[in-house]
Amino acid sequence: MYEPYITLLKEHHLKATPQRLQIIHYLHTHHTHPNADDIYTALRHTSPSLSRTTVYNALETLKKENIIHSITISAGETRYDARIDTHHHFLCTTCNTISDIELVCPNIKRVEGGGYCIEEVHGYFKGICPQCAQKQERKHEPKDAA
Amino acid sequence: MYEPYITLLKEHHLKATPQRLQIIHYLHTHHTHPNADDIYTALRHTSPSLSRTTVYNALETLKKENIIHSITISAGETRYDARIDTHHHFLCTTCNTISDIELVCPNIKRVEGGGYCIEEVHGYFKGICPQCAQKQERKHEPKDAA
DNA sequence: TCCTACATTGTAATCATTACAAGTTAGGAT
DNA sequence: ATCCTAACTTGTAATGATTACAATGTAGGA
Ligand SMILES: [Mn+2]
Ligand SMILES: [Mn+2]
Ligand SMILES: [Zn+2]
Ligand SMILES: [Zn+2]
Repeated sequence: MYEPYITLLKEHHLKATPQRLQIIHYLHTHHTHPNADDIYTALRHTSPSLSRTTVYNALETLKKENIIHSITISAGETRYDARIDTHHHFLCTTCNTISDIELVCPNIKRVEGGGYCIEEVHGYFKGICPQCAQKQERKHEPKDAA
Repeated sequence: MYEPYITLLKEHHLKATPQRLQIIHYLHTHHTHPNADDIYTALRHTSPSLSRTTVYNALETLKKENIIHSITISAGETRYDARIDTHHHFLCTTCNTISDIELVCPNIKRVEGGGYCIEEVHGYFKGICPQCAQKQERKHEPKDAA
């Protein structure tokens, strides 16, 4: 189950510790863009000896090796993403969920033309996600109530 | 000098205190996207009795009234902007400067088509700004040294 | 199996931000 | 011009995320 992650870590000259494997696996199976504490709290259930510091250390190491990415959208918390290809995000101000938006920024060349050397592209929207928008609509217009 | 800001604050039913006026004025004359402490440190020189808490309070109040915007780009710090129109940013990883990028996101309709209700659009690039890029080039290819 | 460089752990420190309570003031009312 | 009070400022203490550190444990090569 963890084989591909073990290979990945070894390619980067990192030890394949159970903690790191669990963290990578969590990110790959939960596309919720969790923060460090979300991961800590989730893994704690099956690994009670896990330390919060280990989660921070592992995330930092994986980020440095470009195995995962971190995203800064809500102030005061860093969230993590197993996807390392450039893509956009949507933060729902109602349910606090961050979802992926499949977009490619078409302006990169224009910015580079201005003399900027782009290393990372970040785009995100804030607003109300489809699920929350529907719920709100139902509240205000409960026509088709079953 | 502060008249327009006084008017602005009164329109929003806010008291035109010297602290708020200085903070607004600082943001309008320094397009560096400073954080709260930058502003505090700068204004302290002429207003030694200023409190850091006042800076945080004022920024929060102005943000709520949509008189200024806050941006979250570097983890762990909120930076502020007198511009409230939607525009993009560039964070230079060498000199830590955030500069404005004049771009309009052309993908908004596509995202809204997916059922999302967009309230804010944020776009930023990380990399090396033209000034820092030039300095680096000179280091490596010092052909035209005067 | 042994060894040790690399990792994990728990605790203490740090740093940005927020909460709070006491003192001050902007600006409307008189 | 003076009074009054809700709004504001201030200093300090609390909070919450993250980092530093020192002791202990272990992955994985020899
Ligand atoms: Mn993502
Ligand atoms: Mn700006
Ligand atoms: Zn939502
Ligand atoms: Zn620069």
